[in-house]
Parts: sequence; structure tokens; C-alpha cells
Amino acid sequence: MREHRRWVTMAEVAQEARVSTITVSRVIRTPEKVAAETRAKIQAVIDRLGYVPNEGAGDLSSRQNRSVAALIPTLTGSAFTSTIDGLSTRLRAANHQLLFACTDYSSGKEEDFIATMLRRRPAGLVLTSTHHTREADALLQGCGIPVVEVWELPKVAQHHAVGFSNHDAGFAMVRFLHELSYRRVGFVGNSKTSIRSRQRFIGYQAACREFGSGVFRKIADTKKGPNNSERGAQEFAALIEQWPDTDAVFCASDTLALGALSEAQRRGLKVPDDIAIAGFGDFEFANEFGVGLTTVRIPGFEIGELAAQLILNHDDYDQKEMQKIDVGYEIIRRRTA
Amino acid sequence: MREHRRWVTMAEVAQEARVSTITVSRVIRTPEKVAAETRAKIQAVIDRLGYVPNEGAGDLSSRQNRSVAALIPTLTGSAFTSTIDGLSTRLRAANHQLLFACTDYSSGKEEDFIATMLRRRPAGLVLTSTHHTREADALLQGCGIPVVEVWELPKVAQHHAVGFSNHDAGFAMVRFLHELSYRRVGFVGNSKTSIRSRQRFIGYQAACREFGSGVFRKIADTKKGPNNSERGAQEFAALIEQWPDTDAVFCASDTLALGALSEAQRRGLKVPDDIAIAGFGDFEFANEFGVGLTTVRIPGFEIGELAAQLILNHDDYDQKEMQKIDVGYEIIRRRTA
DNA sequence: TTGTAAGCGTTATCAG
DNA sequence: CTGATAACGCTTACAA
Repeated sequence: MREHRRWVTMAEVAQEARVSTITVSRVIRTPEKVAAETRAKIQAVIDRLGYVPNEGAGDLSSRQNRSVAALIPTLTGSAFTSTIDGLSTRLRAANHQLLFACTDYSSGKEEDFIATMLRRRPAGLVLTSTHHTREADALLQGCGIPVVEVWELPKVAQHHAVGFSNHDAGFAMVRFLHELSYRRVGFVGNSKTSIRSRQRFIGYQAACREFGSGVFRKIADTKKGPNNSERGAQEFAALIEQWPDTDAVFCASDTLALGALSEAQRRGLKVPDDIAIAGFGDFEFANEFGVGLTTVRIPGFEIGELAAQLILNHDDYDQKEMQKIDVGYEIIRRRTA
Repeated sequence: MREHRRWVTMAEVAQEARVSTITVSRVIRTPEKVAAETRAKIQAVIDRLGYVPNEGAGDLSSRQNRSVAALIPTLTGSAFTSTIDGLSTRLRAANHQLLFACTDYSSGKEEDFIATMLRRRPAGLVLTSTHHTREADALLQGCGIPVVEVWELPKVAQHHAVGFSNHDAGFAMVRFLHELSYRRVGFVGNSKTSIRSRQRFIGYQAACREFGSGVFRKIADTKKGPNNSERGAQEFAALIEQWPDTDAVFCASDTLALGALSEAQRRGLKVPDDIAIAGFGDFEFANEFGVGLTTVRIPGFEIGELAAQLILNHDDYDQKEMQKIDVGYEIIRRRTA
């Protein structure tokens, strides 16, 4: 049944062109080292036979690898999509492939995926978390390939990092709201799901202490779960019922903010007059042609590009020196605050 | 400088455990075929040495491959993210890896990526287009691996397909609007960028002929470009200026619809009283806790899962029979129509 | 400029 | 249940 059209091999090309395989190999990788005539002859055979080099075999032989693995929590919610786009773009330019998987915010799955990815011997690993299981940490330590942690900036750097301070970004947004004269700012976001959300919350708390009444308006984290707009709506509702005088709400993601916005509307609250709403991430729907959300913009695409760069240039760095690139953040004021 | 911690090989494990490599191989792949005692001894060495099998070498030797390549136009805009999630999830369950790249709606880049991906000898290829360059087509024909085209259902199937009729979905939405008594429906969307948008447009036209005045309210496609909310706002504005009596607008994507919505608001038009707006895709922001957009829901996650399934089960099918799976679509009525 | 020989790290095959 | 041997498709190192 399975009449597997077999792949053409380099040996077949070589035989057909009456040269040795190494010469075919050279035509592909270093054509300038082959006589023009020979090259043309071989190229013709390659085209005629539709030869596609087997990169896996090449990698095995040369002990190299032109692939990079990336692990992100999820694609839905759009925070990390631009980073993957950036990675993909930069890797393509360097003829590298992207191995990709979603961890679903589970460090167990992350460990699993790290192990699985490592079997492919990628040139590098891009992770969206700085907190791993013991086993995962051991794998990362032992494997000897560059690891880049993105979207955070850990205090003690075991690996390269490209990100920003989620704490400071959270702090900055509350300060910004304070400057706009909002004094009783609440926080919506699940700090159980992601460390990044938690750090934004801690930044929020610090800012509340410095600028606000010192009251933390945040309903208790009950369960883990997706930071979707439904949750945003629910938490927003609970929050303003518990603290009816809240005049602004800072949400740990734009998606949550969108939910808050819809709930405010449902309750007949005018935004930003009755209550201001701020998000995080500057997702596409947040812009002026969308809901016009005041938010924090993170250069996600750039994060991806830089992470790729770090891996591609790994040899240039001293192995001991971990790079730490702060891409910063930017507060974008729109209609909701 | 580059003190590359070398990977532990199977041979080293074997030597350390005083067995042959094939026995180590068996412990990893078919542990039940190894005596419990031997197995334990080898497993101990594996753990102690932190051995991670080199899957590339294994694939080469066994002429198998546990990776699947996927090519989508872009991650931003969120139409395909759920499909990638579905793919990733299903592949993980089958211990396969996902090779991923964005083509940016360019068939040139697509061709490029297909060639590059094929070098990895993936077990299958998932594509989001049915229209390829000549060279790409030749590659796909010749490679002998299963190809699944998603998000469309081509008339003549060269490959497997998992999708739905964009034409019918477009048609259905206009009929739905007609049933809600909207009679002068406009279309917003760039049919130059994506064939899928074009098909939705053709469905729109067919429905206009059948139910409407037969007038096609769509501003001319000027340039290619992203179907973002800014474009949605601009096209919406141009449309209602050209046909001021338009009472509903069907947008080829939710992102465009969002832009239309914001533009309507800017112009003081009440939605849906003055004008109804419908989108396509049921992106996350479209739901009831978001902007409450009337739209067409596509089971994107399921598309990804089914595509993976088709590739994983490839051997079960007759090579000549291309599967064609219609996942359908569903009209979701919300606040904007 | 081209070729020979020896791997790269695994698994298939067949034997014991 | 375990092992010896020969691939898998390519590249490195060295020769010619």
C-alpha cells in the first residue's frame, strides 16, 4: 500500500552526475569552491531529480543544528504572538527553523516539552518563564545550549534574558493613573496563573503604598485559569461591589481590561468618567481603531528578534556572561483613562 | 572559548552499563522487551549521566520522522492561533514536534519555507493556502508526504483538506442579515491579501444577488496589506460615504469589524440601530464579554487537531484518496446586528 | 578542483 | 532477552 516515493539522496545525484557526493555537497553549501562547469552539471541533475538535501543528516554529520525551540504558555490571548513572529522572522533570515510548542501555563508540560525539544538538539531554547521544575532546571543547566528567557528579567540570571520589569511596568501604570488624579485604583488579574501577572500586581501594590491610600483593591485569587475577558468582567464586577468608590482599575492584560470594559458598560458606568480602565500588552484590539484602551505597550516583536539574535550569536559571547536585555515598556494613553 | 559541554551518547550509556547500544535503545523505546534487572541498571546510568536521546539520529536510522511542519500567513490577527494551538496539542499527545513559520501572506515566502521545511523531512505539512507557486506545487507533489490544507476546501483536492467553505459562510452571513431585515449590506475586506477573504466576498455577492438589491457595496481594493482595524475603519468610512444608505456591513474579519465599529462610533452612528456590523472569525475580543460582535465562528482549534490527525494516521488511508473534512461554521448573533 | 575514508548517533536485521 | 553488524544521508579531514 504505502508506496512511499523515496527521497532522492545526495548519492543518487552524485552518481547521476558522475561525481562524488562531496562535490554535490559543495555545490549546495560552497558553490564557489566548485568549477563552474561541474557546478552547472550537478545543478542540472539536482533540478531534474528534485533533490532536497536532508538537513537532519547534515546536522548529524557536522554536529551543528539549524533549529531553535520556543516554548510559550499559549497563543490565544495574543501577548506572545508578536514575539513568535519576531523569532520566526529573524530565524528565517539566518536559515534556521523554529520548533514550537505551547505549555498552557503548566510547568509540568514545560518540563516535558524541554525534554522533548532537547532530543532535537536545537541550537537554542527560548522560554517564557524564569521558574522551572527541578528537573527542567537540571536539563537546562546540563544541556550546554543557549537558553533565553523572555518577557521577564530575573534578578539572578542563570540564562540570557530579553524582557522588561513587570514590576516596574505595573508600578508605572499606577503612577500614571495617579498623575491623572485617579486615587482609588483597583487591580484585576490572576496572579496564580502567571508570575508576570503577579509581578505586575506587586508593582501595583508598591505604587499604592507610595501614591495611593495604601489600600489594595483586588479580589482574592480563587482559582487558576485563563485570563480571558469573561474573567475580567467577573473580577471587575466583584471588585467594584467590594469597593464601590474605586475610580480606576488596572488590569494585568488587555483581554481582562476588555472584559472589565464590557462589564462597566453593562452596569451603565461611563469610562473613564465614572471609572477609568487600563490594560497591559497593547493587543491589537486595544488601539485607537479598536476599543481605545489605555495600556502598557511591550515591544513583543523586538523581544523575539533579540532572543533569536542572542542564540544565533552565541559563540560571540563568553559562555559565563549571561546577557540581560531590557526592552522597556511604554504607557499608551487612549480613551479609557 | 567555546567549551561545548558535549551531549552524552547512547554508546557512552551502553559502555557505562556494560551492555550494547541496542539494549539501551530498547530500554528507551520498548522497555518491556528488556529484562527488568538490565532495564533498571541501564535506567540508572541514563539518569546519572543525564542522557537525552538524539532523535535526529534515530529518525535518520529508522527513516521515520516525528515532526510536522506548519505554515500560516501570520500570527497577529488571531485567526490561526487556535489552529496552531490545536495542532500543537494533538501533536504533543503523539510525541511529535511542530515546526512552524509565518509566510506573511506571500506565496514566495511560502515556497521558500516549504523548501526549507522539507529539508527536515517532516512527517507532514500543514498549509493555510490552496494556491501555491509552480515550484511549491512541484515540491508538494514530489515529496510524498501528506499535505493538509486548512481553512479552505478546494474544489479539486490535490491534498487533504480541513476547512469550510468561505464562500458559503459569506453567503450565510448575508442571508442571516437579510433575515434580520437588513437590505443594503456592504462588504469590508481586502480580497487581494487572502483568497479566503475573496471567497467570502464572492459569497457575499451571490447573496446580494439572491436577497438584496443586487448592488455590491464594496470600495475598490487598492493595495494589499494587513486586515487590521485601521483598515477596517478606513474602508467602513469610505463605504458609507459612497453609499450613505447602507444599513449593514459584513467584514471579512473580526479585526476589520472592530475598526468599522470604532469608526461608526466616531461618526455617532448607533450600532445596530443606524447600521449593523458583522465580522468573521469569532476572535476572542468579539465575545459577549468583549465587544459583542455578531460574527461567524470557525472551529479553529478543531481544524488544527484534525489536520494533525490526518497526518498521524496517514498510513491508514489509501494514498490516492484525499480526505476532505468540512468543519463548517456557525453564525453567532451578538449585539452588533 | 575533486575525491577517499571515516565517522556523526541512532536503529533494522538477523543471529544466538 | 541480548548482541554484532550494517546501514541511514550527510560532512570532516586529509589526499591527490
